[in-house]
Amino acid sequence: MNTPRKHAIRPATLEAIVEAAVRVLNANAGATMSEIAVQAGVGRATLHRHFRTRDDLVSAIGIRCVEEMNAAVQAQATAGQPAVDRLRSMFRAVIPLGDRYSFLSTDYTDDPKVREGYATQLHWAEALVEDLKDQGDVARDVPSPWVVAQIDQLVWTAWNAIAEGYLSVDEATALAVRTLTEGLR
Amino acid sequence: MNTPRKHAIRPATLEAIVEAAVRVLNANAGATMSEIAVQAGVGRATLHRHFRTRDDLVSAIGIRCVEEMNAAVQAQATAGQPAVDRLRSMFRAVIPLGDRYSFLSTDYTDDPKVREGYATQLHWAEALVEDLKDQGDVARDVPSPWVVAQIDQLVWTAWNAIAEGYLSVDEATALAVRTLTEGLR
DNA sequence: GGTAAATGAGACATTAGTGTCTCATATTTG
DNA sequence: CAAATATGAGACACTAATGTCTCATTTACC
Repeated sequence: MNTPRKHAIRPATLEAIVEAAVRVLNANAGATMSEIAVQAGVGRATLHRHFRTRDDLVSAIGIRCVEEMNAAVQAQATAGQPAVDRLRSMFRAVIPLGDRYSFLSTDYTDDPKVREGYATQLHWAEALVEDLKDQGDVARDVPSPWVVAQIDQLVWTAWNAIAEGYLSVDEATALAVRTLTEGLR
Repeated sequence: MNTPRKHAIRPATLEAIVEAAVRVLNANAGATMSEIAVQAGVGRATLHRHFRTRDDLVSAIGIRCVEEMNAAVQAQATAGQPAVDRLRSMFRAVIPLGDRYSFLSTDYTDDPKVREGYATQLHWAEALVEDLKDQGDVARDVPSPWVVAQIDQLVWTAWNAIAEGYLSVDEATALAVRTLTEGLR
């Protein structure tokens, strides 16, 4: 069946909804369907037509953000490079996305795909940390979960610095790498 | 007038409500009055008797947490000490409170007292950073807001590490100081 | 230009949470 | 023990948000 089935969604509409949802939900985790509809410039009914419940919408956004981030990380993951360079590339790619995925930490979504995406990122980060330790960029006696957490936090701090306007993406990236390895002394 | 006025609150009841609210709101910023009442082991009506609206309750908790934290910081602020030692003392005092004030960042409260408390902390942190720079513990070319943000994040990361059980308070404190100054190399 | 489908607007029922009130019960205080 | 009063339980009205539905209008596609 070559099905143009009921309630197909127009690409432009979908785009508007998703982008508005990302924006609005990051600003306010408890945002209402009406707010999102208004921001997207579509009717509230249209939201419900394509995302039956609010949870469906939140999940969809969560999946989107996680995949987006994984894609950004993958795109930078050049195999041959030294670990520090990969760390830098990763920061560079992910930091600008800070405002898009910050809501993932608050507006928690139980969707298995989101969990899976998280797991992927975690594995990737753990592998990177292992390499950093191998290269002597991170001391062996520092617990890896600490390093991973620190990397996560640095992304957020860096994005914040950019949003507040006192650092450029490049400066923030450099400072993040420096903070992690050399510290601020 | 020696007024035992209407709706005085029993200390035990107040304590139960406040503690439950801190706990519940930190776990879920959108928690309902019923949930809080249940966790506190009091009737929902009692909540409303002492905190007319939900906002009143959230504000009260916010104020409480900020004051608690400022008190913890003040108690450790020995004037003569070197900056690094003050940083360490501060970490030691504040890290264990991590699970009590984390909700302040999400469940934003507009109360002037909370803002004031924030401002106090910020000033204190800025002064500390200035001293750290004077002592050469932090390089002059690092923007102070970055250092302050880093300190904030480290408190949270440290508390998390403790909550997940892979570090003790002392270990986390030491690691936080080390991460900030020397980095993880 | 004509047809089919997606959208917008709004009505509607339902639900969940808030905030008020009352009264019986438990607790404190003298 | 007795009086005062804080609490618990539940009823109540009110509000805001969700999710469903219908129908007129717009948009896309042939």
